Amino acid sequence: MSNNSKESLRFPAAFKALSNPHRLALFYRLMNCCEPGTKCNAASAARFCVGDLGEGLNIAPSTLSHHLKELNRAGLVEMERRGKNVECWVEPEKLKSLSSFFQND
Amino acid sequence: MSNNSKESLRFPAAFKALSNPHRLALFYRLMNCCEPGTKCNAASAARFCVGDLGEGLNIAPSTLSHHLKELNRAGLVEMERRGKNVECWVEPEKLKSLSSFFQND
DNA sequence: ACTATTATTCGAAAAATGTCGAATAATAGC
DNA sequence: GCTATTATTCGACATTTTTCGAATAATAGT
Repeated sequence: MSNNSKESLRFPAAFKALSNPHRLALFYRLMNCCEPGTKCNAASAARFCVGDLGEGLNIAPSTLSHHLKELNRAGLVEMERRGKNVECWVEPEKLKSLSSFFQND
Repeated sequence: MSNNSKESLRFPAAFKALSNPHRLALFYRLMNCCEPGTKCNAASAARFCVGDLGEGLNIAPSTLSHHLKELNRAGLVEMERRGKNVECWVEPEKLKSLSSFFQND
C-alpha cells in the first residue's frame, strides 16, 4: 500500500546513471527546476513531462525514454503518468543523500 | 610554479569516473581514509600507494593503474610519486564541491 | 651494473552502452 | 471507433569501456 514503486537510491547505480552527459543534463534540469538564477520553492518539487525534459537535447524520443528509465531505476528520478504525459521529478531527500555521500566530516 | 598539474574538478567527468564500481570503490577508500567506524583528522588527507589501494579488488595491476588514471584525469584523485610508490589522495575541497553540487537550496 | 619492487603503457578481445527507427502502448478528444 | 498526442518497447548497429597479459619504465638497494 505504502511504497508506490519508488526506487530507493543506491550510490553505485546513481553515479552510473549520472555518468552519461544526457542523463546528467536531464537530472540537472530537474534538480534546478526553476529558471537559471531563480530558486524553487523547496516545498514544491518541480515537474517536467518527458517531452519537455528532452527539449533542446537533440535526442530521439526513444533515447530520451531510455535515459529517463535509467535515472528512475537508479532511484534518482520519480515518474508518474498524468493523462497523456508522464511527469518526472526529483525528491529533495535524494539530493540530500547524494550530498551527504561526499561529506565524511 | 604554483599549479602542480592538479586537474580541476568537472562534474560530468567526475560522475563518469565514479560510474565504475571499481573506481567508486577506490575513491571511497580514499574518501574514508581511516578504518570503518573511525574518522580521519580533517587536516591530514590520508594517502594510499597504488598497490595498497587495489588490495582486495581482484583486478590486474594494469587495470588498477588505468582506473586511477581516470580518477586523476577527472580531478577526483591526486597522485604523486614518492620513491618506488605513487601516493594517491583526495583533496577535501573536492568532496565539498561534489557535496554542494547536489545542494540547490 | 644487477635485481627486486612498484607502477605504467600498449595492444587486443570481450562486454556494456548509446543511439536510432519502426512498431506498439496509453490516453484524450472528437 | 478514429485520430492525434505523448511515451515506451524492441531489435540492430556503432561506439565506448573494461579488462587482461606482455613489455616497459622508475626507483631503491645491493
